[in-house]
Amino acid sequence: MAIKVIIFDDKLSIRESLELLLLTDNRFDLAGAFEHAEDAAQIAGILNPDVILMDIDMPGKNGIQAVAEIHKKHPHINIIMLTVFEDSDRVFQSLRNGANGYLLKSTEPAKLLEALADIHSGGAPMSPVIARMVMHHFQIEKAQPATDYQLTTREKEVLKLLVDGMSYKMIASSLEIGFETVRSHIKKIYDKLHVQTMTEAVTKTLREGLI
Amino acid sequence: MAIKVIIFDDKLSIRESLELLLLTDNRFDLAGAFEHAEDAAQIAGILNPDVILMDIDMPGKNGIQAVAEIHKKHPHINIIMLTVFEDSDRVFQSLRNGANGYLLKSTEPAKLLEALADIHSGGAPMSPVIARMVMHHFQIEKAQPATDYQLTTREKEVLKLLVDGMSYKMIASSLEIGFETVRSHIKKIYDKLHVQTMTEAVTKTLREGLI
DNA sequence: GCGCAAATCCCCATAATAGGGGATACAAAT
DNA sequence: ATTTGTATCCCCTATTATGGGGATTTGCGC
Repeated sequence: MAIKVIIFDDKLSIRESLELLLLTDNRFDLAGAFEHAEDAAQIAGILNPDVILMDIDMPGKNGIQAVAEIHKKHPHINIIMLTVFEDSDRVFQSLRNGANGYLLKSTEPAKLLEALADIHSGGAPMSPVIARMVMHHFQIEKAQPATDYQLTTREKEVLKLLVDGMSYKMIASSLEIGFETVRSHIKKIYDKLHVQTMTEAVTKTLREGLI
Repeated sequence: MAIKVIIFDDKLSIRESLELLLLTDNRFDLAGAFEHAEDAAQIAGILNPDVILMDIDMPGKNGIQAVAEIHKKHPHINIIMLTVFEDSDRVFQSLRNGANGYLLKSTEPAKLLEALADIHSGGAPMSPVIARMVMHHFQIEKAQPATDYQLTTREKEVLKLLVDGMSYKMIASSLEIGFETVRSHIKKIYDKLHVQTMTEAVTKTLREGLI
């Protein structure tokens, strides 16, 4: 069965070339092409396409907002963003809003068709440049080396329970050790983390990902 | 100039077919193919390739560890991971360790060659399935809609200072209000967040990004 | 065998937090 | 005009946390 596609792009030339491209390939069924995204969510509801090609930059309601609305109301519809820019903020914003793929307009026609097929079968086509941006972001987010405070295993256990909101008494019975032992551990933890209170310890632990 | 490639894969058949593939395309120059990654970082240093194709699953030192070492010592070398599995943990671990691309072994030869070219020109080739995984993770990380506990502005101010490790007394003098007022605010905050202690409040705040 | 770190427990004293009640003032909304 | 929400303050009591000491056992490395 053909994959049903609709297009949102303000430039007639782009719409026409995409239309032509899709009409010449019988794997796809072009259900409509629109010059603005004002009623995109409603249109998506009526036409119920498999995939939407959405220009990121349009006068009036831009593609990023449109994605958010469509995705919210029709989460099963796959959305591929099209852009001429490699502006990372907008890429991330779109992806966060629920876009499934991201292609540069310079993408060759053949690859674009491939992307449409990919997305329909559960993939997430991205131009390699875009993928690099996403991944780079991903690496930054996860790879902070985390200063080592030399906590012992037991101290880490105690700290974990503390972060989980337990009192000394609860920690003691949870670890099946005495109340005073918990106190000792926590004193050492505070010492090593250079803090004086529970909340400081908790904040430091969570912010620096110590556990 | 040809793109210099080296291969790490324990299976002879894979090595041979990759070798064959690269030898028949003059855009690439195969500088070596190895069956284990024990000395991968050292080999990478000597041969200084543009791109490394690394099997993720090898006896002895696995590809994930090898990536970390290579990336650390030779950050300019691009690394593409190859796998038969779509195991998200290992994908993320590899990417975090510095891999630049991720392809399934089922990738067609033509696309694999394309990926090698892409990565060399600054892209990040990923099989669409992998891209979807990465993106999905990305969405989860960023797009939690943050349950709204209806905290007032003042309550948020108090909570922020609490999270920063301040005592009631310090918060009071910092906001230039009375100690008992701080207490009142905090009582309401605990009520709204459904917690009973400072640490629970702090943890909830930080984990759910309330401030 | 000795030192050393880790884990366990103890006491004393002070400070801080939690939960239960209030009360007043002021502005915005109905 | 009355309710509603926010911000401000007060009291009493109980529980919890902090800081300063100190002690014992166990296992590991030299």
